[in-house]
Amino acid sequence: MKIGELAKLTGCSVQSIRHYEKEKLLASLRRSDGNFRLYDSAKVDQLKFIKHCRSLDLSLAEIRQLIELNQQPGMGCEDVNRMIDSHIEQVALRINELQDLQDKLMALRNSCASQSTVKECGILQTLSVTQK
Amino acid sequence: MKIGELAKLTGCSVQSIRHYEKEKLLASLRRSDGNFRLYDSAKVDQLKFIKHCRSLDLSLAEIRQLIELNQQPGMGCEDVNRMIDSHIEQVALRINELQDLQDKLMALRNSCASQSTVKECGILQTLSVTQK
DNA sequence: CTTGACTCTATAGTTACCATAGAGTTTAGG
DNA sequence: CCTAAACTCTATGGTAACTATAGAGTCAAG
Ligand SMILES: [Zn+2]
Ligand SMILES: [Zn+2]
Ligand SMILES: [Zn+2]
Ligand SMILES: [Zn+2]
Repeated sequence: MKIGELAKLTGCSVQSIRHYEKEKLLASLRRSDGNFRLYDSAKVDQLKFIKHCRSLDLSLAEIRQLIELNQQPGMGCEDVNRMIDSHIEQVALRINELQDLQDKLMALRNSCASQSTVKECGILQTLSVTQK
Repeated sequence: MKIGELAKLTGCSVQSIRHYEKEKLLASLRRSDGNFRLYDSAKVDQLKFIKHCRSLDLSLAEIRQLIELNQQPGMGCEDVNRMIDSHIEQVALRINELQDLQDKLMALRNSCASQSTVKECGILQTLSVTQK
């Protein structure tokens, strides 16, 4: 199958697939006479794997690592676990950061009485005050 | 004062300051004979304003908009309020996304019994299964 | 045999910077 | 006075994971 069909079957864009190839995540089997990429059904599964990983926000570098690990079935999977644990930690950190940000934004928002002028806007005044 | 001193007083990097200038957020008053940027103390406050906004994750485009608004003291401040409201909404959305992601990552992590091999790793198996 | 749909490569853009190169400027010490 | 260190200048490339073009070539149907 050609790249367009692979894209349709997986819900990826054609450009993404070419991008994954450039990043060594998904090679096409071979090229047609006219230099079109050709794929088989195994590639559909591989691309779905990549897509699944991306939906969990794993980076392309990490996905590449998982693919490489997958090719060494006998090895222990501690690296996999470590990667996921590390991600969980990063996400938790980010959630906390955003929660702090949210609190600050709410406080800022409350400093403006609606229907004010720019000159008297509590938000702009607050933003002008040096933080602790 | 020269750019290095401004950087120290505000905690910004020299490159950031030059970047803000390129983005029309903070102009230097004038240049020295040797073409060095020169600033006065008002610029310290302006840069602190920018930094404060950045700490709230406002984009440079939005900060530019706030600076422009600030120069029209008589206008109503609805645009300011709208911008902050919109930000609060975006952040809330992002927190929800990350929370979903966190749940998925935790479930994924639980699918691996530690001390497993790559071949039997529940995480890799789960990732290989097509999502609903 | 032409037309439209598809594909190819290469390049620029996104965001807010950081890092570097190579050159010029300023300042303090010897 | 001169030199070396510290500072500054512009321009460029890199970051992440793509998206969106441009311009050219390929393929299938009518
Ligand atoms: Zn990661
Ligand atoms: Zn207001
Ligand atoms: Zn915004
Ligand atoms: Zn495992």
